[in-house]
Amino acid sequence: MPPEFTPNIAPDQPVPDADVTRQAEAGADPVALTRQRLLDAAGPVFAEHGFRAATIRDICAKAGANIAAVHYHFGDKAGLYRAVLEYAHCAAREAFPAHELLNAAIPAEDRLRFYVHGFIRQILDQGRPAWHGQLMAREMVEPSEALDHIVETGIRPKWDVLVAICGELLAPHRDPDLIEHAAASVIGQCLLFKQSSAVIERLFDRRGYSSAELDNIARRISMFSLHALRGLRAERSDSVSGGSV
Amino acid sequence: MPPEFTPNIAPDQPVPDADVTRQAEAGADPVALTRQRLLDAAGPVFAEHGFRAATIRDICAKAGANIAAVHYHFGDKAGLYRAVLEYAHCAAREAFPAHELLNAAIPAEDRLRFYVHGFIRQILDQGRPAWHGQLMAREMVEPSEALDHIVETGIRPKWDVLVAICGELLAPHRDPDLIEHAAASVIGQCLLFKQSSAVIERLFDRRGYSSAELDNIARRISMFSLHALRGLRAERSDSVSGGSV
DNA sequence: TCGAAGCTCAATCATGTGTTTGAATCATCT
DNA sequence: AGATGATTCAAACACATGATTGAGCTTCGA
Repeated sequence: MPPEFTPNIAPDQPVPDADVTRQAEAGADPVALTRQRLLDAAGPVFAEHGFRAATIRDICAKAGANIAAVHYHFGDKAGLYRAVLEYAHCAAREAFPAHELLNAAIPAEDRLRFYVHGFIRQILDQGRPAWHGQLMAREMVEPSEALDHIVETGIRPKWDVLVAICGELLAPHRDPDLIEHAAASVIGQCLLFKQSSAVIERLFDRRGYSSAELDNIARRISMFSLHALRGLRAERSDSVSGGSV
Repeated sequence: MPPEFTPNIAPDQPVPDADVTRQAEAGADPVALTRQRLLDAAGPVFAEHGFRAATIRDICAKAGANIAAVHYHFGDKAGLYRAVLEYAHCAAREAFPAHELLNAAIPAEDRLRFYVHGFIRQILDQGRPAWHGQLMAREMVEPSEALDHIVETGIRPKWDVLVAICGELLAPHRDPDLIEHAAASVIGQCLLFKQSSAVIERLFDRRGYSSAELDNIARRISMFSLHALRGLRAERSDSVSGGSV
């Protein structure tokens, strides 16, 4: 009898046990928890192909599990996806601790640089199990039913941090529309290299992003944005919203 | 016998006859060329769902055509898609004549504003048959086999125009990497509102983009970018590539 | 040892979708 | 009118994929 697969989120195990994860990564152990192997295999597949295009047959093959195991442990494909999102959310929170960027002891300019650098690496770094950010980028262009939950728990916290940083850099301006659009400009510059990577590679005539290129991209975006924020700040703050530029 | 459906591009009719198009838009006319009705119906469907998720049954239903008509006129689904891309390319060239923005008589700042404004409207305007830009945005996040052709004929010409404008605004800097990344920053800001619209709508708590909001978005992006370009230009052009910011 | 519960497996079903077919219909020319 | 080729149509086919089933295996406590 199925173990009453947790319909949405497992309250018992909000973050998977690290030991279990390591055990599953051993791979060869046939007794390794199938559920965990499925989660580890499903993450990259969903991140690469999106929810719809990913097939549970592919995931199960990579996990060395039977197709029926998905139904047994997660109910259905959507249940597996929800579990992966929750898993990714917990893992990403420690990988990119955006909240530390609210520390007022660090200059706001540096905090923006760190933010951009961390964001770029999170969505573009290919090496480590970095499918967390890629899953978020996927959801942005191909929303699933879980989007509302993802936005509130995974995206908005980091968005609020960026808005706060931009707000500091734009002071004494206080227009929320100005600040939020500035934050959107920063994010848009970053996401372009992820969501339109195939076109960018052709226009720039480069394939893939090396670590040095990621640093260069992050530096270019930081410079562009900081110059823009300085220029916007220098505008008369009492002028009509948006100024004349 | 099938009329030797043009395997890739029909050299006989590079741009569909306007009269035929208008006739097809009448809709009720059962004698309207099925081929044209299919093209007109397939454009929005491919633009909305992408090549893979779009179904020819849906397209044929909207076109009032039989499913076999796709095979008869275009060979297969991919052939229909190629024809739609070619059709969109011709139609978009007149909708957004980017080449006019190379006119040196207009200040480069204004040309950048026009570019951003036109680009935003092309990818976000919902009213008119504006699926041309949306198809391009789709191809960026979900490339098909036709991507190489699309980049060279539909995207790179407009990209080169933007790079030229940014190059003027950054003079006397001449570093291609600097200029191209600046152009990428401009495009990234625009595409965010298209490719991540579902997330943006939730973060900004607005649904859909009104005409006034499109103008506001374009204005914000232009201001942000022009300030950034001015700041980058003011940097010492003899300093190491990228400067210290 | 026995049995029950948890878990896995190969096989199968159900559905959506691209493709194909052969007949029926239409248009055009003689 | 008749013939011929072009076009349309309903139906069926082939395949991929998610879901399901019932038998078998493993584990563990009585």
